Amino acid sequence: MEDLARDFLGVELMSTEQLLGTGRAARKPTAVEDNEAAEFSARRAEAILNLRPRLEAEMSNLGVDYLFHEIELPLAGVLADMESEGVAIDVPYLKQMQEELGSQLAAIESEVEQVAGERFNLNAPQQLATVLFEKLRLPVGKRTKTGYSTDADTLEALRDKHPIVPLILDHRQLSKLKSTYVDALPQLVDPLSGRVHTSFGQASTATGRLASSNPNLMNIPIRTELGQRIRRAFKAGRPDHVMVSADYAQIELRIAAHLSGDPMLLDAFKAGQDIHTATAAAVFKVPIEAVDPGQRRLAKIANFGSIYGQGEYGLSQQLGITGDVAREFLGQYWSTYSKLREFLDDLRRQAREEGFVVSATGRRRAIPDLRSPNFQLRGAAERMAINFPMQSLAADIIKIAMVRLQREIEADQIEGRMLLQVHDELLFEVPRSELDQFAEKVPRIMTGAYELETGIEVEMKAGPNWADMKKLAVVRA
DNA sequence: TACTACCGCCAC
DNA sequence: AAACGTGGCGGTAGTA
Repeated sequence: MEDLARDFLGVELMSTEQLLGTGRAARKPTAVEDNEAAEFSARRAEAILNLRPRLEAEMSNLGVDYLFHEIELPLAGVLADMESEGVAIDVPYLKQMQEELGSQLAAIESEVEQVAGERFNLNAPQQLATVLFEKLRLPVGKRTKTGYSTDADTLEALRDKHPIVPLILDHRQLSKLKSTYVDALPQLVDPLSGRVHTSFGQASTATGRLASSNPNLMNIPIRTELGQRIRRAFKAGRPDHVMVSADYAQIELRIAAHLSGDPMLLDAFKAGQDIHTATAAAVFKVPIEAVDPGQRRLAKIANFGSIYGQGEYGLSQQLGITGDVAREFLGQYWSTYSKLREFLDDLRRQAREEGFVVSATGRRRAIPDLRSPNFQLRGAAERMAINFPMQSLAADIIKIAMVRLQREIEADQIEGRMLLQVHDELLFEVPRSELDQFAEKVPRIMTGAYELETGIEVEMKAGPNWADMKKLAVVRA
């Protein structure tokens, strides 16, 4: 509102944050004086009234009417429902983890003190760098703007050089997960509902994805054992309910195949093959059955990297292979998916000419640096342009599904609720008695949200919490 | 105490 | 010199 009023009307509006304050000094909306609230609201109301015709015209000029009226506007209500519904977390369970992790951290800290010969703050990268690279004289790897880097990649390379290094890495993981999730989440439980209520940002990403904040429920750990334990705290909060999750399988890669029309990629999806195995088979020129796990891993990383604009160097770093091997592999990769390469090249070229990109639903992204003389800025801009069509269409497909799903849930007067969206996944809390209904409804609507030449695949899971879920079905359509 | 820059890292 | 896109956030350190 503040930005729009400034840009279109030349009016300065007070922000809600300015009105209420932030952090410790924040006050509740009810604490605002009547005259203050009246002026705040009246100024905003006036701005809205004057903005409307300006914005309607702007949207019409830009061709984003469909996006606005058919997707974003109805979605707003769905997101409001989800925020208000909240999700249950097991607070006593997290409190217990808090203690356990606390003593594990203390134990590591003592060990580090023994090995380093001094006590220092392991959470301070600067202090850590002094100990590692000056006191212990470990070989210096990457540097940051302000000194030695101590990031995970750097430390991983030093793992066997000194016994302190694995201790630091363990400490990092524990301390990250404890402070960000185990300590923080219980404090964010709403006393009224007994659940955590995220805020979905509907207009805070450049690609049309949602964002989640206070707390961010889109980055709950899953990868490691400890991460799984944290995720386990997100549970069905009502009697005789279960968590149901539905996620799109390789949606962005399917979109890449669809938009580029690449025959190799399309065929692999149409044949229902595991896409990464199929990629490995084609690139290494071996039969599907002969693909080994290492080859599949390489192909999987290349498949993701390609739609992010990753180059040789990035691929070699991520895989821990030499630049030569990465170059050789990418050569084979792009000759396999030559139509995809053409598509991405055209995209880059057209984006550079226009200075913006447009998605299949009309979503636009302006990328001014596409014409920058600065190699680095231009490179980053081109990668944004390359990623945009896939990421943004995927975002719109799941949004369409959410709007339709919520309509059907309301129409059928179903008890089960949509709780969260995590980019390609929807999470529901469902009465056991409605499980069959959801298992039919959700994948039907999700796969039907958009027509892709590859088809769309949705995997359904259910269980007592967000970590322990069993596969219900995989639906392709 | 509040704010910001920076480093680092969680997710998709 | 940098090298893979989209985010949010915790902790430290410096400053107001």
